[in-house]
Amino acid sequence: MSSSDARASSSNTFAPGGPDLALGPCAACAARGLAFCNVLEGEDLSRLLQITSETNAGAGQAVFYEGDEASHVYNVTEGVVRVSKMLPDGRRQITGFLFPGDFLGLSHDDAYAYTAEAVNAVRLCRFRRDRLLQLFDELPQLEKRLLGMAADELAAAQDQILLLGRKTARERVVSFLLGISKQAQRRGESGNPVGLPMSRADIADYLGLTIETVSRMITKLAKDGVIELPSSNKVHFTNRNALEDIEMGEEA
Amino acid sequence: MSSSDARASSSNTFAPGGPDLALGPCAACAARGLAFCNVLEGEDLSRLLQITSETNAGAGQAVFYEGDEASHVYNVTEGVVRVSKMLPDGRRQITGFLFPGDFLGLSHDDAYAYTAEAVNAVRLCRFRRDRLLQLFDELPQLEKRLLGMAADELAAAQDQILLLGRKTARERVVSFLLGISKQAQRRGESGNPVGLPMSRADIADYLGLTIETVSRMITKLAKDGVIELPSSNKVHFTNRNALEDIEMGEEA
DNA sequence: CGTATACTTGAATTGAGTCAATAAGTGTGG
DNA sequence: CCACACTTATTGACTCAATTCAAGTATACG
Repeated sequence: MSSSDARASSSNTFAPGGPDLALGPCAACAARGLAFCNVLEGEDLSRLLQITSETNAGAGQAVFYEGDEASHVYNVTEGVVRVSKMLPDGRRQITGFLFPGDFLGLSHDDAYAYTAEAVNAVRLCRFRRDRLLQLFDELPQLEKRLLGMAADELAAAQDQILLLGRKTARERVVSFLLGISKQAQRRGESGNPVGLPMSRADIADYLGLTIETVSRMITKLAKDGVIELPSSNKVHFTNRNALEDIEMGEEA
Repeated sequence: MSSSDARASSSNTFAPGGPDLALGPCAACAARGLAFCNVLEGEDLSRLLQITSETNAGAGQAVFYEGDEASHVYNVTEGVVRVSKMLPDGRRQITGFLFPGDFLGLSHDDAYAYTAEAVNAVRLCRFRRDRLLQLFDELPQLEKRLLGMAADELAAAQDQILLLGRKTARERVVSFLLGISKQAQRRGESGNPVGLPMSRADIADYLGLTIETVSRMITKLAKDGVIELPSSNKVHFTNRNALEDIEMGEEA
């Protein structure tokens, strides 16, 4: 493999000066409003911070690999993470892109069932899994929140299953572009135009297609006048209604 | 639609005679060992039973439809349920088959995001969603168990995403057959031979294929000598190792 | 026992993949 | 600032796995 397979490196535990100062790192966190920790405040939050450390990963670096001991749970605070699984012969499927506020690694298993890699520069909060599970007993609202987020993820996974099982290449690409836009809106951006931080290869492996097909479909959508491409990694929606029709197979 | 779209009908609340008698219906439940309620005993279980009722659904009947108000959570105790989503033009994707011990309906949303229908005669325990969520505060082990099961479901969904995104028709069918067998083993059956309670159409819509392709692949596997077909809805595995190789694209 | 339903099989079609070449960025060092 | 190498994206021609269309054959059912 290339240099891109190095692990996420730097990591240091927060050392809160005391209960009141503890919110420190979170006060400045852009993902705070979206993340599971947003149900906690004051003393409770500082409780969580005691088992929290921070990690960074550069573009292409792995946060962890499929099969690694599932010792930590992570929370994305900056950047985009891709989660993928591989078949022995190298075929890759990206099961999701994670944005600020999303968590990963809450496996029920001893080992991670998937690989997590940074798409661009990524910052994450890291929690020891066993300690976090213990903390649920003291902070039940945390567990409730995580169950809610797991339910949301399950719903998203089922949408992706519908996409992969039954949608055409064109519909898949449109669903993806609209999804990226909605995610940007959740983060407080306009969502139009929207940047595509990931490569065509990543998009292809997420949509169960090839790079060439993704490229062709994007080009075709631009020719059809429903999007514009200021650059290859930026999309401007010129007819969102038409796109929403295409997404569900209700093209004119 | 045909007569098969009638809703699940009969439903009656358990009326436990008292704390000790309350285990009554659960004592006889074949799914008890696998279901989320298995973390409860005695007084705690009787607490859950107070908000529990029972429902039946005949083959083809719906338990609920996508878009219905998500008022209840269910637990399959007997039979097989298929969970599906549809595109406006009628394309259908089955996102999962649920067996005794599996739960459904734990949506975070107001409405169910999918339709649930009985594949064969089905029996379910039914819980009012709001009451169940309340109960989590008193019975935290219940919530913990459900979070664990949600994590398992999420892992299964990701396996299905890999299957739909990257596996060939042959690999999909083999994965499906092995999965059905493993599920039968979890229920205490031998898993070989194993019955296929669902139709070819259901299998096709689960695997993102057509009926014809599923049929051809099953026939081919039999011709290749890795399975036998005592009947069209029963499979005997004659070379499980070969099947496990095929599943992961490592065919000889 | 006939009719509907489910499943299988065959032939032709097609949407997406593969292979191959070109073009457009991106970054590096002179 | 440009020239070069390298990576990423696009475009074209051809192929193929799975679908579609079309019979045919079991199987279940009233």
